[in-house]
Amino acid sequence: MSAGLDIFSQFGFRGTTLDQIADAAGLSKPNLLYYFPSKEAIHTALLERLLENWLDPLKALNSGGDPVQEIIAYAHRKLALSKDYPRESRLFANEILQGAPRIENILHTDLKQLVDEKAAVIKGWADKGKIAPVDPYHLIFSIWALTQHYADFDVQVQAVMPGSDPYAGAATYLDHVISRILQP
Amino acid sequence: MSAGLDIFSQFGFRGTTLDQIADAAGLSKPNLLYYFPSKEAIHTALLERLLENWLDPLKALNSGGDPVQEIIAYAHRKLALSKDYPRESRLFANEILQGAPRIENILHTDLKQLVDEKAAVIKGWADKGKIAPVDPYHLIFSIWALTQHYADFDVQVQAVMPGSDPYAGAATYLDHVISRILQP
DNA sequence: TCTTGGTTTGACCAGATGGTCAAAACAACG
DNA sequence: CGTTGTTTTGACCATCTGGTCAAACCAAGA
Repeated sequence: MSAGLDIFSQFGFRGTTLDQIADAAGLSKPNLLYYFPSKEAIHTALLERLLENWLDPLKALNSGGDPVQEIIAYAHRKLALSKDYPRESRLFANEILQGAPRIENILHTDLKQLVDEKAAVIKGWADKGKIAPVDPYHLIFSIWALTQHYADFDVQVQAVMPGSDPYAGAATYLDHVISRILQP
Repeated sequence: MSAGLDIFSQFGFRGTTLDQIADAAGLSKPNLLYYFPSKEAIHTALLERLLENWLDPLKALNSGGDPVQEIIAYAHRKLALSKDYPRESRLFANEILQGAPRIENILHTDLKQLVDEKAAVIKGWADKGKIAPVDPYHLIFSIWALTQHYADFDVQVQAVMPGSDPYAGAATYLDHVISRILQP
């Protein structure tokens, strides 16, 4: 699974070969296919495992908590996901870039439903004047973008800031950004 | 070129076949190879054309202008690029995801140099108190992330906000975000 | 009409790729 | 040691893929 994640997250489904995965896993190709019935099965298994936790950070956004703190905490959970599971983030990015053929239905059902729900919560906070009146959908997009960028575009970030761990600075910056955005 | 852009931006270099490009272009494979010497040549040509304009929005950031206006204008130029050239954005994203093997040197030279230069300009503005004291590198990253997200993750955005054109809302939101971030 | 230059294509090739299969290797247990 | 169930592999196959080539096609000028 880890070997598959390495390769799929880099080259996407079509750009990945079973030989690559088998090599990375230290197995022969037939041996790899002894554990997984097909290339597609490996990919599906990885995507399913990813999706199990992918939406958790947003699910945990609590409508009863302090609005600004809740949203900042959400962004931090998402940033931690990028830091600790960058390959999973890139696997997801690859899938989206390719038109999300294998998770399109989940995007339109589970994801949309969850985002609608949390967007309503955020809109409630805005209407009550607890946070600035921002579009909740674009707010959520911006948190996705700001956090996943460090995993998905890691090569570029490393090229611009060589040697340093960007996540420390990213966390500080993220605090600044979100508290500023939301200040009523 | 357009057909190649369509396919490469979706599937990446390794995931793209000459037959796909030829089909999309309405040519036979040998005919395609009459105009381009190889698959690699098509990809290289596309990347080179992309890179010609990719850094222009940042280059145009003027150290003599009004700081907040300059940065907002930069973000808008970048958002316009996402809106008008989403396939190019995805081609770039694919290349970065795959480890940027073909443009690594450009990232480490041209891109890094340009970002360093503009980061210094932004830091100058911050030091003079014209904008809030933010990390200029993460500021630039955040503009990249916020704008490219709408092109690269278009499928996801469409799934969450079906039918609507996200770019209008994105522009408004971007104004809000950046002016808030930078307010001294 | 004939020629000439550019364009298009069917047939083909070598190597890669996803996947199969039977046989071999191995570990565990009586 | 012999048996049994699991794991591993070499050999193989059909299809795909990047790329070649000679032949055919076609437009335009002499």
